[in-house]
Amino acid sequence: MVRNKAIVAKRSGDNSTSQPMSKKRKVQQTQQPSKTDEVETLRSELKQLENERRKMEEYFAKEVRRLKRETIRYEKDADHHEEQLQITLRDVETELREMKKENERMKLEEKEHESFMKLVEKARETDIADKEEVFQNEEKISQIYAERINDLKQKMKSTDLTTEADEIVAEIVCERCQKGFKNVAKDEKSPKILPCGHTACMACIKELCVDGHIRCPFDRSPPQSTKVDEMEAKKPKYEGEICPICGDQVSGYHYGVLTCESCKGFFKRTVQDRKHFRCALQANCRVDQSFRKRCKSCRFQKGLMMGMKMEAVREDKKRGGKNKFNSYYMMDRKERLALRMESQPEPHFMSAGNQDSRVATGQNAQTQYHDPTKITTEYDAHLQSLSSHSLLYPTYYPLPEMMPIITNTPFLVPYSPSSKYQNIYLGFQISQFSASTPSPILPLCSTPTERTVNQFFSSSICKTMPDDSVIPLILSRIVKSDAHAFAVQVADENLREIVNWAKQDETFSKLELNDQIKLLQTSWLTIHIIDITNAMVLGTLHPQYNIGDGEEVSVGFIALLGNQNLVSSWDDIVIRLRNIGFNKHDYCVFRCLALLDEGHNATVNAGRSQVLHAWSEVRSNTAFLEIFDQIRHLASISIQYVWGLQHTRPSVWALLNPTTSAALELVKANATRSGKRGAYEQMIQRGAARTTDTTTVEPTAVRGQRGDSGGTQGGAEVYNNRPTSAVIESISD
DNA sequence: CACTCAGGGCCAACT
DNA sequence: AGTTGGCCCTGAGTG
Repeated sequence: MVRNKAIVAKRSGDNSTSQPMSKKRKVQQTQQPSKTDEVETLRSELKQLENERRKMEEYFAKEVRRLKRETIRYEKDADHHEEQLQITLRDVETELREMKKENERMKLEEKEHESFMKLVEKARETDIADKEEVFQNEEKISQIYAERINDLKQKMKSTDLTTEADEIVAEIVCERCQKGFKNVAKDEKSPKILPCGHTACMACIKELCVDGHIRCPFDRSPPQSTKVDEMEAKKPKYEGEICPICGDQVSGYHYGVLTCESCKGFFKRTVQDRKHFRCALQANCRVDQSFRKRCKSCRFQKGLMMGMKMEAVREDKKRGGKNKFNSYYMMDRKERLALRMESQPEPHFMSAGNQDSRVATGQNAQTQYHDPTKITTEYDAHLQSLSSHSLLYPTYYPLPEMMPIITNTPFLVPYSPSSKYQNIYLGFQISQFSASTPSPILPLCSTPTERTVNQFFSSSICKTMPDDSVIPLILSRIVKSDAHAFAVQVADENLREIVNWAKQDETFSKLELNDQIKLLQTSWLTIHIIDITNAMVLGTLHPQYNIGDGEEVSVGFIALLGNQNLVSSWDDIVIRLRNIGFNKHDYCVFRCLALLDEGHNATVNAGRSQVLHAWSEVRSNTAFLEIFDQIRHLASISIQYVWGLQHTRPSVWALLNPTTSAALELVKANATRSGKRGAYEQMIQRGAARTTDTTTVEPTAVRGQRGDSGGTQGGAEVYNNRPTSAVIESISD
């Protein structure tokens, strides 16, 4: 519109310049210039539009170029990402392949392990026959060494120690050249212990030396770092002694034990700083020179177990001063010298296996003093078992039951209420041991006192322990017609042995018949289970026994009088005992503790304390006492189980010959004793339609007064009235 | 009173 | 930064 007006205005301006022309022409003239203008206008408009188009073209060209560039870049990125993805994919594929391989390898290993275990089982079974012979040989060797050690001890007591030691040295021969150390210059033939534990004379060591290093000729261990020159130059006091905790070189007595500097420092810091470690695994970590830093808890526990005493770390942190165990150190040195002199000359008695393990672990240093082949006395056997199983279970704590005894034992530190260790203990041990053990306890010295140990373990009750072959014999000779009947017959047979054995015990024999019967009622099945457990630990029993018709029963079933529900628990107990080194002394203690059941009377308790006293000096592992309690518990439940059979499975009960079985007589007496009824029995009695006589069986003395005939009438009623004393009477007669 | 030796401290090396 | 372990110092006990 504006443009049109302008055109019109222009046209009207043009008209003013052409006034003299005619009207028509004037009209034509006024129309012609407006068209030209219009064309001009259109042209200029066209130009403008063309400009705009050019601009737009340039813009679009620019955009196209930009987009092309971006496309290229995106394509590049996409390529890169794809490459990355492919790499990742390849990695994942490789990992997957490796995992598959690992899986296959593990499967293979599992198969190998299974077949190995089968082989072991087979070997164990076939080995049983040879064991007796081996045991006899070992017994003979033990006797020879017992005599030799006793002779030497006698000599040591009666003569000058150094002269005697020289004489003993004179008997020793070099393991390599087999020449004695007698009548030769000391420098030339003086005996040396190599770091691996073997002994050779200095002359041989010089010959073995290559580039200043020694290669052991016996186990061919790699050249030792110890240089010959150094060996000659340095003559450390504890040369050849190995730290019982980590196997490193001993530097002296530290906190009660000959240990290395490292273990000394570790123990000191741990106690001083009141540190509380917890094992991340199962408290059975390997502790040796290379692994000692791995688990502080196990290292500390092993130190305690080896006899390091927390109370030897000074509260006042003052330097110097001799510690309070000096008398013990002196005695220990004496014993070490004697045992070392004794153990050095005849290394060929040691099996290659033993040597290897000793060298390989480097931690069972105690075998240096308590060589398995040189067990001479029961005391030595204790030390031996202590050192061997301790490698598996370093968690040793004093038994709460033993505390009153421990505190009165020589070399054990009495508990003092003001002791600085009270707190440490509360943190360290009681928390790990039992929340229900309130009394703070002091660590005990694990070194046994020979006198106490010998006193108990050479007593009549230990001397009359059943032979290892008793249980296998009983199991093999009984006719096996029914599983439950078989178990009860085994119990009957073993009960005779148990009673005969119990009567040998000084404490037991002092008791009145009434008390003897009570004790037997309580303890016989525990003892029976202990016997079978011991046989199983020894490996003298077949795991399964055939009961006609191809039916098989496990040993656990037999031990628990047919109580199948508890067999797996019993199996666990066998495995645990085997792992922690259950030996014949523990077996003896288990039997005695079972027989002298707590809470009967003062005499029994005193006898029990005596047993615990001796045991506490060699065993402070609570695992043993825990297992003992578990066995007692199994016995208690099994008694209730058998007694319940008459209601739950009368047909089975009838097969057990309840009228003639002495074992069942005791089962009844135990199961029906007032105040000792188990929940199972109560349940049975509530539910049973049939009522039974649950009168407590009376001893002979009482029966005699009342004039009962007892045990002659036959049938269930007769059974119920049969006096338990008959068990003792009949067996003792 | 000199000597011994076990417990403590120090600090470089190690983890 | 915390721990370890080898070396040295200290001082009670001993002959």
